[in-house]
Order: sequence, then C-alpha cells, then structure tokens
Amino acid sequence: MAGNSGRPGVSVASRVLALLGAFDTDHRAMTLTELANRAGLPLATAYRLVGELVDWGALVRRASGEYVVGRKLWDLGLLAPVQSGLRQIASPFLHDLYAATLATVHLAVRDGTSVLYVDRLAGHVSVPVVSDVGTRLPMHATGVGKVLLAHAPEDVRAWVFTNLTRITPYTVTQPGRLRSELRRVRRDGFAQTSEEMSLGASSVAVPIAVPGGPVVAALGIVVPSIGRDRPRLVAALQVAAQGIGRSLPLGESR
Amino acid sequence: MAGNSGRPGVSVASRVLALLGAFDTDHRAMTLTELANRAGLPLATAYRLVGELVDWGALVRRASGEYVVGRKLWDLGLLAPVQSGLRQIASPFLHDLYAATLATVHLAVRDGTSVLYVDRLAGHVSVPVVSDVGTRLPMHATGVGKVLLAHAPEDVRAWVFTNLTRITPYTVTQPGRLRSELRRVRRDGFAQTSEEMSLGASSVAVPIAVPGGPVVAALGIVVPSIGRDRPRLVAALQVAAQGIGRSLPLGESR
DNA sequence: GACTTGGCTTCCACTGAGTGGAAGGATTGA
DNA sequence: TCAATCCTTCCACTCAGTGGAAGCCAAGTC
Repeated sequence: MAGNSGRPGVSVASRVLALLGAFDTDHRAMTLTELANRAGLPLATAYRLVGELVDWGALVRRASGEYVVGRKLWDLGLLAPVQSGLRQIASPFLHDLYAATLATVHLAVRDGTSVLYVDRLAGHVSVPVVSDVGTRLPMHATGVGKVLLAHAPEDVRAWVFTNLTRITPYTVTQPGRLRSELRRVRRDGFAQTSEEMSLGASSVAVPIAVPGGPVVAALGIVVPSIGRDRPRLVAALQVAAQGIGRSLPLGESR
Repeated sequence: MAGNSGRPGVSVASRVLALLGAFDTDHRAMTLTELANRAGLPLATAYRLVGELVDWGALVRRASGEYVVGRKLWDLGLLAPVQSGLRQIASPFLHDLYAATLATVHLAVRDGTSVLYVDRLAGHVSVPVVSDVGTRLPMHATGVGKVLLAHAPEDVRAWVFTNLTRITPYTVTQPGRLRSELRRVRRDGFAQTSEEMSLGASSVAVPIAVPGGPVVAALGIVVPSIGRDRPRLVAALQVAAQGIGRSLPLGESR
C-alpha cells in the first residue's frame, strides 16, 4: 500500500473482480484467453478462477466455449437499490405515459457525471434511440441529462461544462448557451433537445422529485420531432413525474 | 480454519462469492456482522473482502453503515443473456399486450425446475401478484409454469410431479390431473390457472417458440377472473407470442 | 458517569492457498 | 502433415491471506 510504483492489484479478490470487470456491453461473451487478457491475468490463473465463478453460477460457459454472465449475477444485480425502489414504483406510470404518447419513454438517474438509463419503454418502430437500460450517456446532449444536470451539485456541473463533446452538429457545446438552457430548465420545469444526441430524434424531459425534496431522477420521451405537440407532451410528462414522486419513499436518494 | 462450522469454502474466490451470495430478496441490506455470519466467515476476513468489493463497486456502503449491492453489479447483471436477448425483443409486444388487456403481463423462462420471471408489466391497481422480475416460482401452480412444464424434458417433469406442493386450496397436487392438464396445454396451445398460486388471481399463458423450433419462454397474464373473456385473452396472447417468436434470433435458448 | 452491549477496525506472526511457467491435449484449418 | 489457437493439468515455491485478539466508538442502561 505504500507509494512504490508498479504493484498492480494483486489480491485474489481483485483478480476475481478483474475477471468480472472484463465484461461490458461490447464484450458479453469471451473465450478464456480473451477474458484472461482483458483482466490482465495469466491464462492458468484465469482458468482456475473462472472455474470457480462458473461453479458458483456467476459465469456460464456456452456450448461454443465462450463465457457469459450467469443468472446468479443477474439475480444479484436485481437486488441493487438502483432499480428496486425507483424502477418498480415508476413502472406503471411509464406505461401510462407510453400509452398516452406512444413515444419511447425513459427513466434515468445521474451517475457521477453521466446519465444512467434505468428503464426504457420502446414501441416497435421508433426513432433511432441509442439508450438502453444500463446505458450511460453524456448529460449535455440528452433531455433527461439536462434535467439532471440542472439539478446537480455545482462540482458536477463544472466538470460537465469543461467536457462538452460534440456528438451531432446540433449538440450544444458552448458553456454559455448550455448554462442559460439549464436556467430555463429550472424555471420552466422541463428540458428539451433536438437532434443533439442522434439525428432524427428530439426529446422532452422533466424532473422527478420527492415532494418538497431533491430531484432524484428524470423522466423523458423521445420523438421524431416536437413541433406544436410540446405542451401536451410536457403535461403528460409532468403528470407522470408527479405521480412517481408522490409514490416514492421519502428516504431514497443517492 | 480446521472444521469449525460445517464446510467453510476454502478458496478466496469462494469466500468472495459467499459474501455476494449472502444477499437475497429478504436481505438487500446488511451490516458487516450480518454479512459475515450469513457468508460463514470470520468478521475480520469479511471486513477485508467486503472492503475490496466496495472499492470495486460491487457493494456500496450506505450512510447507515449497511451494505447493499452496488451499481457495478447491476450493470454486470444486465449483461446476462437471460434478458439481453429475449427481454429486449419481447418488450414492445408486452406493451401491446398490456394495452390490449390492461392485465398484469408476465414473461418467464424455465430455470431448472422452477419458473423464472424475466419481465413483468403491472398496472397501478391490480390483482395480488407475487411474482416480480427475478422471482422464481413453482411450475405447477402458475400459468406460465404449466406452459413451460408442458414443453420441458421428461426428467424435469418427473421431478416436478413428485414435488407438487399445495399453495392454495385450489393448487393442483394430483399428478394425474396435472398430467392431463399438460396434455391439454400441448393440444390447445395455452394454459390457465384459477387461484392456484394466490387467491383472487387467475392466469392464462401461452408458449413462445422460435418458428419451427423449441419453446424458449412463456407469456402470461394475470387477471382477477377469466370468465368468458378467455378466447379474447388467448387470442391476444397468441398474437404477441407469435410476434416475439418471429423476432427471436434462431440461436438463442437457455 | 460508570458500565454494558454490539458493531467496526486494526494488528501481526504464521502458513497453506494461490501462483504461473511449462508441457501436454484437443481442435481447426491449410 | 504441420501450424496455429485455445484449453487443461501439473507442481515447487512463496507471499497473500488468515483470524484471534485487542482496541475503538456510539448508543443504551442503571
């Protein structure tokens, strides 16, 4: 633990975690060799540890020989408070919202300096939407992101303002403009984007707050274009957000 | 370390997994002591390992001092093939079904000898429903369970037939009767239950299969009572199930 | 304000669990 | 047949992990 340069994580636990961490959206299935490489472990070591993980059910070995995340980890993940509270409570309201608007509906929370999509309802054919449950996206280019950013602590906002990456030609990258947008979000109670994240997709979003309490999440919808429908969409969103907020246990946050 | 309490897992990896395994639906938040006890580890050992898990993000320590499952594990769980394929594809169809019936909608797969609920859509006020995403229930007492059982390998069926526990007064516990019901399920293409899992709730369910392939999941709805609505419900279910089946990649199963 | 209780954190000498290089298999493909 | 990948097993060495014990700290309790 002393500051000598060099020593990577060497505890067995960290090796196990390195193996688990090797999985991500782009690596859902890997051979042992790939897994070992990505985890930075010698093959033989990975072999032993992976064996234990499989025995326990954390990983599963497919017929093809590749390893994937197992059901037991899926179970475990469901126990995370990220969703158990918020998501379950919000679920029926999301359906209402979907029924009322037929647009893709999103429920998101802030995770550090990005937006984490906690739930999504999508129709069959819909606007190109990049987000999926578990996705993280930058805050400045999405409707829900702007809402959460508008209500985030100053240090988070500061960081985001210095990292306004351009994603489409319409992404807002001038701190000044974003700052005034956020002011408007706080004043009007909703945010919107137009093709700032992906072309052909616009969005409207509102905050979800415990009554009289802090903003804990954001609710948004994605549509091809907003036009004069905005008042209707905002109204629907706000009704749903109110409903969710009222149903939240007063403790939950993070 | 020598044989104190039963079989302490001896590898470090197994100790780590024991800690993770200590979490379940009834134990979503635990103090270090509780965690150590449930994992069967000495406090000092648990302390060290839990520390590593927290550093990595597998667990989170709340302000109250209790540990809960962290976001990183939630992320990981989402990568499990249990849901990524099936659930995503089915999602829009489930909405349609919900919109058409306004009943609680279930998507389930077989996990060993029980039913695993992979997704659920519920309205605001609904029938008392025990199942939630991630729940496992006995196969013989639920609609989706009967469907999956009807299409399960013989050994699974055999096991289930010798373990027909009674849950409500209406649960089918006679192997003979269940066997003929399953025959009917295969013939008619749907299953139903009436208060066999919980009083005041009935259900209808149909199989989901890759076209010309095996049954991979079941789709069901729960309503207060079925009555003369059955043909309509079955029709709606079958349309949705067909749609899902057609959209499935031909490889996916288990 | 002394005492108890329960849970958390740190310490450290000992030792066996974990390590990983190397060699041997099993497939696949040219 | 040979070569390239990837997987599995082996084993002597050693350092990471262990866990009993002692000390902390806060919240009760008398």
